[in-house]
Amino acid sequence: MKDVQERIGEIITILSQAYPRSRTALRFESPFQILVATILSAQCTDEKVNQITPALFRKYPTPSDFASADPKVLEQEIRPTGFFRNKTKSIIGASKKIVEDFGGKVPDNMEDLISLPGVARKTANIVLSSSFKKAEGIAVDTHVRRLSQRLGLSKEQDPDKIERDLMEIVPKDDWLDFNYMLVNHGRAVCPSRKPRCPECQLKRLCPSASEFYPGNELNL
DNA sequence: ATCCCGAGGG
DNA sequence: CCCTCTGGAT
Repeated sequence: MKDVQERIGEIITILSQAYPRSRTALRFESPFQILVATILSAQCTDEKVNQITPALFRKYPTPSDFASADPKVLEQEIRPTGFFRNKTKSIIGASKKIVEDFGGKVPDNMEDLISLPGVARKTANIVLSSSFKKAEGIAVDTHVRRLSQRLGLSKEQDPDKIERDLMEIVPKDDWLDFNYMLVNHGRAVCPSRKPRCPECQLKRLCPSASEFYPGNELNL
């Protein structure tokens, strides 16, 4: 198997053709909406988030509306997404800080974004890339973590360490799309449980393909 | 390391 | 029943 630097270019070329420049599956119409939707998406499918956000954003159009929301009511409104107590605290807390410290506007930089309660680098990276078209890092979620490990791009477990490894390997021009490409490939052919290596366009470049489907080690 | 938490798949 | 879904705070 070639080393990481030799494989990463081919991996990005293949994936960028397989999943031509779409973005997150989350529905949103503003930086604030993608922030809330991303908080809701923790340990939950995007589809489930999309089912509740239209009504939510109609009822709470601005950060001030969420800041003054009744926590008990909001908890019930976001209940289907799971972790509803934590997510309610995060949404109301982040909204208050946006109103009080950032003039009602979602910050457009990493440092200010991760100062919001319930917002760490993953969520901040999603907001920056999908709303501001900026990439200060690479969003590492469950899909990026799983595929990075399977593809041998990182041996780390901690998302922040994986992100550091990826930032060394992935050309900066591709940072913005890298999360999207791996998420979609994860959903399409490389899910957590039963990766479908035989139909995977990356099997020739993937150290784990032979692990799941013995025989692929001949395809180097 | 553990907790938060619902919903769907196998 | 166990695992997983675009995590983050303690």
